[in-house]
Amino acid sequence: MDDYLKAILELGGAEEATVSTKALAERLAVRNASVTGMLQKLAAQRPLLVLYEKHRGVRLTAAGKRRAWELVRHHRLLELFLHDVLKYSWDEVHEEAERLEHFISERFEDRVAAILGDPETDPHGHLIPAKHEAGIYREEVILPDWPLQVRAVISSVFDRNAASLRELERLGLLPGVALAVEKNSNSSLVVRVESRGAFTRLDRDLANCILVAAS
Amino acid sequence: MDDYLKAILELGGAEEATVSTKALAERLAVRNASVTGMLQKLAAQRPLLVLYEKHRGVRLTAAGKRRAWELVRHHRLLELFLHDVLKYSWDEVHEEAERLEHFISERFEDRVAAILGDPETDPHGHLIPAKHEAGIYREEVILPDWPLQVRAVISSVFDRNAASLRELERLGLLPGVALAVEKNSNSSLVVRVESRGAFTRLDRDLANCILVAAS
DNA sequence: ATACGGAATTAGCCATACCTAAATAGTAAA
DNA sequence: TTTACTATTTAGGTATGGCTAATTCCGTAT
Repeated sequence: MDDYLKAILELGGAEEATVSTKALAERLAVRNASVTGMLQKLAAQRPLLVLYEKHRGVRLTAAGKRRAWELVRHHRLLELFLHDVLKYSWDEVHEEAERLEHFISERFEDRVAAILGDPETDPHGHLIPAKHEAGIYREEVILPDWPLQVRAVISSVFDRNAASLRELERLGLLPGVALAVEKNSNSSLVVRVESRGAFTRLDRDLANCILVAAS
Repeated sequence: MDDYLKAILELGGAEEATVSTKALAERLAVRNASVTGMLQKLAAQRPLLVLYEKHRGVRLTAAGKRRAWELVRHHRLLELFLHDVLKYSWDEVHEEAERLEHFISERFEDRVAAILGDPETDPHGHLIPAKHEAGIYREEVILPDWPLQVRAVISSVFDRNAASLRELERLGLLPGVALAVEKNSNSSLVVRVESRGAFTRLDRDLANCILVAAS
């Protein structure tokens, strides 16, 4: 159930849009029918966690949002902890955090946050929500949607694909790095990384993993 | 299933004695019937993890022992990690470790061990088995069975009762502490703690939590 | 040798969360 | 407006690991 709440939160995005059965099924790697079943179970929970209307999708209630953001906080704290303390590489943290986020206690959460000094972002640049609070959304867009020749700073990267993360690291495309898009074609982008001055070609899939914001 | 393997290991002790359904049910806080069901499932696993004969109890095979010791290693590493790194008090570590031991990856295990410098004992004095190896059993006896007036060193303490642990800590009865039993009655023991020189009265339940060895 | 009592097992259920296959609802195009 | 496609839901089944109640086994004490 936790997984569903988190997925609804993440798929709904900043607008908290209604999320479809199909989108949830894809994200959670289960069948549509399983999602329907689970949504019905979730909708029967008291206190109410989701608003679900048949054939119309699902949204989180305030209580559902609280729970989901708590999981996101767990996840991002764990990622940073695994990276900074246990010396995981940044492509290794997601999978372990995804598993452990469900099982750590409040005490664990608090101690990790304390050790890390109440950090603001995880290794992929995502904001770590404050305890008991909803996360905030940054203004960021995927790199292919950024205008040409305009300075941008990488705000975060997609964390669910280890191979892409390794590639990004190899290319020095980490959160905080400034760049500009020189060319944006169907199949690839050419970017200039400010600190290096060098031009780099990124295929579309990789470019889609990069979120940028104005500097 | 993991819980059952670990319980069989721990209840079997150094002699690797056959473990009864009832003993398992008590340790795992489930009903006898549930244990019988689970033992049948375990006995049907390939590779074979347990030797189970109806009405005669259960023992671990070599493969079952490997798995169980791995869990014990996870548990004890986690306890030390929670204590030393996350600053848990020693009465708080057991519960969290008991939950997390099932979910950490091999990588997590290895990194924790590395950070802690391949430690030998957990906060309660229990030996941490080496990776991929069976644990070894120390010669230790519970304090009430130790002869009067003979110097003993606390080798380990029972870790499953937080209140007792807090009491032991308050009394300075930690692993490594030397003491002698002055008086051993039905209801309590009087011990002299070497470093303090002071006498302390322990009720029987508390004394049973303390395992000692010759210095 | 037998009867008793506790330990263990069987039989039959429950809940969770997944699955496939079949039926239905909603939407967009003809 | 009807058709056709796709999303969604329903129906019915699986595995895991619990449960209670009823039965059976085993060892001890008579």
